[in-house]
Amino acid sequence: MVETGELTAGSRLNENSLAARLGVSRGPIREACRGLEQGGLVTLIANRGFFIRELESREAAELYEIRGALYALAGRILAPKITVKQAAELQGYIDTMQGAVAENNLNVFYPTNLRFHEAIVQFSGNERLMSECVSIHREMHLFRRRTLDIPGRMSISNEEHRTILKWLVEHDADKAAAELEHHVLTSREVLFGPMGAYPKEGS
Amino acid sequence: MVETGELTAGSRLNENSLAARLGVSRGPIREACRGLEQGGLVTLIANRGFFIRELESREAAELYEIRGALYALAGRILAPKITVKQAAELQGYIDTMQGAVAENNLNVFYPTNLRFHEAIVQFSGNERLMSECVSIHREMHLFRRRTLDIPGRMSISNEEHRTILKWLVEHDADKAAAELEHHVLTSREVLFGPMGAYPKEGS
DNA sequence: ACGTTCAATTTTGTTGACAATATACAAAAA
DNA sequence: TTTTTGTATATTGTCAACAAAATTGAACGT
Repeated sequence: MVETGELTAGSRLNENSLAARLGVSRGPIREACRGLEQGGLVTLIANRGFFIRELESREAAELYEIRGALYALAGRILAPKITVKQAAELQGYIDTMQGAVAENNLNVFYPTNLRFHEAIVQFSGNERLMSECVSIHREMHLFRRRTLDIPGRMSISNEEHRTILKWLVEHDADKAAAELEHHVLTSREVLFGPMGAYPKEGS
Repeated sequence: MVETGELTAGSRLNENSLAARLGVSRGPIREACRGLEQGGLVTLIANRGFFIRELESREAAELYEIRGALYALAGRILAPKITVKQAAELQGYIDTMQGAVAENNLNVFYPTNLRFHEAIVQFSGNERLMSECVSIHREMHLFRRRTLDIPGRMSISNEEHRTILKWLVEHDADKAAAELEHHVLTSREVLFGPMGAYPKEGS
C-alpha cells in the first residue's frame, strides 16, 4: 500500500479500519505493523498508534550512502565471475533504457534502471545483500523528492551504466565498485550535497 | 537473552513461558517476536512457533561481506573530517588492545575491538549506518564459530587497526576504506574462503 | 525390540472484550 | 473573538478464551 501510494507518508494507520478491510482482527494487524516498524516503514508512537514513516532529508541522504556502498559491494563480488549471459542481460537493460532516454520516457527508464541494479546485486549471489537492497529501496519510497527527473540526468545515468558494465566484463572489481558507488552517490549529491554532510530538515 | 547466551540458536520460543516469565500476555510477546523476526534474530515457522535463528555458514559469510562494505563506508566518510580528539580516542582503544595482545586476553580485546569499529561508524555521523552495524553485529551472535581466537590473529588485527587510524588521520578516504574492508574480509576469508564464494552448510 | 496408530495434551493463531489513553467537540469564561 | 475546560467519543494496549494444528506418549501389532 505504501508502494502504490495508497498510504501516504505521515498518515496514521487505523487498526480497526485495516482489520475490517483485510478481514482479520487487530492482533495480526499489530503483528504485521511491528514487522514493518523494524523494517523502517512505520513508526509507533505510544498510545497514538502506527504512522507511515516520514523520511527526512537527513535519513534519505544516509540511505543513499549506504545503498551506494552495497551496490559497490555487489559489483566488487560480481566482477570476477560475471558470465557472458549475465552481461548480455545487463546490456539488454541498458538498450531498453537508451530507448527510454530517446523518447524521454521516465516510466520505462525508472523500472528498468531499478532492474539493472537489482540484477547486479542478484548476480553477486549474496542473498542477504539482495534483501537488504530491496528493503532500502522500499524505504526510499517514503522520501518524496526523487532524482533522475532532472533534465539530462537519464542520459548521464545510462552512460554510467555502460561504464559499470564495461568494468564488470573486464573483471576489474575495483573499477566496477568505484563506478557503482559514484553512480549512486551522484544522485545523492544532486539532492543533498557532498558525502558526510547531512542536511537539516527542510533543505 | 540471545546475547547473554541464555537463549541458544535453534531453540524454540515458548510463548506461554515467555509471557509468564515477563509478566505479560502472549499478545505483546508475539508483537516483539515479529519485530525480532524482521531483525533477523528469530524465524517463524507456521503453526510451530518462533525459533532462535541459526546462522548458517553461507549467511555468516554474506554478513561479513556486508559488514566490510559498511565499515569501509564509515571510514570513507570519516577520513576527510576526523578530529584530533576522535583520533585520540581511537588511539586509546588501540593501546588498550595492545595490552590485551601482550597478555593474550581475549576478554579485553574483543569488546575493545568492537568499540573501536563502532566508534568509527559513530564518528562518521551516519546514524542509520550505525544502527545497521549494531543490527548486523547482533545477528552475528547467532553464528557459533568466531574468529580472532586463531593464534596470532589478535596481533595482526591490531596492526591493521594502526594502519586504519593512520589513513584516517591523513584524511585519505580511499586508503582508509580499503584497509577497513580488507580488515573485516580477512576474518571472513580465514573462516570461509575467498569473497563471492559462499560455503554450503557444514563447511 | 522396533515402528505405527490413535487419543490426550500442549501450543499456536485468532478473536472479541475491557481498561487506559488520546482525540474531538461543545459549553463556559476571559 | 479567543482561550479554556469538561465531556463524549474513538483508539490503543492488553488480556483471557477459543479453535486449529502440532507434539507427546501410551497402547498395539509386527
